[in-house]
Amino acid sequence: MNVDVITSTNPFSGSETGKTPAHQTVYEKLRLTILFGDLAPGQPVTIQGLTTQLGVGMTPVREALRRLIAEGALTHQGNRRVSVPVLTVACAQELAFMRKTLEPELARRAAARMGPDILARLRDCDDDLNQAIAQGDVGGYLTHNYRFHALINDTADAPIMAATVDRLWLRFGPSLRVVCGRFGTSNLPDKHADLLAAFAQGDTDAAGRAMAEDVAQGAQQIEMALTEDSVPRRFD
Amino acid sequence: MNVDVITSTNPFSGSETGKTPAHQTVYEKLRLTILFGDLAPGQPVTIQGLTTQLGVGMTPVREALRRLIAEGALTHQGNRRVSVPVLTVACAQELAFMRKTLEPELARRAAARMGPDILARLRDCDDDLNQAIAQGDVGGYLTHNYRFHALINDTADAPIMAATVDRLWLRFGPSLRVVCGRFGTSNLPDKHADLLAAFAQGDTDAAGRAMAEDVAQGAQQIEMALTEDSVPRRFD
DNA sequence: TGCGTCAGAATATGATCAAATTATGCGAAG
DNA sequence: CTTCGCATAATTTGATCATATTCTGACGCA
Repeated sequence: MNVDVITSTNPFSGSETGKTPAHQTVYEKLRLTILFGDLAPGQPVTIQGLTTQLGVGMTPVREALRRLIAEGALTHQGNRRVSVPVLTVACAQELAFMRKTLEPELARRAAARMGPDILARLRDCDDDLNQAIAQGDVGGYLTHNYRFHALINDTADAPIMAATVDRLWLRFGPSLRVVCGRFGTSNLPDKHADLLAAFAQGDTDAAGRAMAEDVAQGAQQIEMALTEDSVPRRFD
Repeated sequence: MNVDVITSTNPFSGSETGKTPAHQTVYEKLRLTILFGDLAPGQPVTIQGLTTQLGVGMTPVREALRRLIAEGALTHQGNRRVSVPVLTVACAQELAFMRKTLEPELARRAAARMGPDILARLRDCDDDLNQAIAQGDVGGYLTHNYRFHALINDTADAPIMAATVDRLWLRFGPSLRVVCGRFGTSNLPDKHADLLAAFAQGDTDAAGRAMAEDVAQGAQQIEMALTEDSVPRRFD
């Protein structure tokens, strides 16, 4: 049994592949699949499975996997076996600490560089997010919440920090899906309104504070869900 | 003209390679080469050059490069070309901010977990470091300074943060060598004595403060050297 | 229950194709 | 006549694939 999630028949089968390399498209596809929790924690990922599912050779798949492993999105499970990492409580606390220190700074920088166009796109993201919450759409919640934060981090104009935080989200992703799937989207508070207000006023300190609170809330949710049962997921 | 730095004839040529995969050894070799500045910033790195120099096929080299690119140790220079990244002032400030927030926390955690054996090894590292400084040995300075900090970060028992900080060092590496090569090792102050004292007393807060000062000093050195002339290195 | 064999999957190599950079040669202008 | 510029060719390099080899895990048999 293998990864049957990536069922999208690639639009460039046989004919021209555009100009983006195959390993790049494989990487991006797998990255999104992991980020939005379509791959469960602990699930094994095989090279040959991906070659047949994506219709590409082994080399691009191999490179994409190596890249995702380097980013922490996948792990070398023992000897020669690759799988989606299972988030332990200790890891979640590490990720939470790093998010709490890095994302407020990114929010501050984003507030200093905020423009009306970015602000409008942020409002769109938040509207989509609230709609997804109202409808109980877990996938939509994850997608739009990520879009919201990623847009802020990109606006901060700090590529290294943004990439680092992105990797943190990549580690949270699989478990976030599990948490949301268990508790639903109804009680998922956020500080996005405060953030948008701070951005609208160009108040960097308020933006930093709001982001700190938002991250702390999210981290608390995850930790609560993780400490509830020490083993996050069982495959028997 | 290519990377002629990695001249070490591999000890396992032809016969058994032990059991570590080839891409792993290639990765480790290249990583150390970059970390200790044996590859100048801006220097191009080619796949085929590495295959001939290291005597391995393209696939292992390719995977190692992909991994190092994901870690920020190498960059995709424009179209399909890989090179050692040139550290800009903005990037250096980002790295400095991240180090200032993450490494003190790692030092605090390390202080909480410090034992006499680790402490002894830290003293050894610092002794070697001071000896290298006294002798003006730039390579030794870089090596032992890294060993000192890496041991602290490993002791903190926070793998994700430690790996993140390690990637930060990987980005500093090439430029550190340039800076030291220009100004020598004579005026390179550090707070290692304060750190060791704090570790010896198990004083977590003092350890965090000492590490913060050490990182701030190092970052200031780099920034000064980088702002002095905007172009770090010239190849003519 | 322990050991041997087998299947499957990952690692690594070489070949092949495509793209880009460099080198070269021809023409035109000063 | 010399020199500069551009276009084209050749070489170098990167990307992908198909294939051989090795290692791990499992199943079956004693």
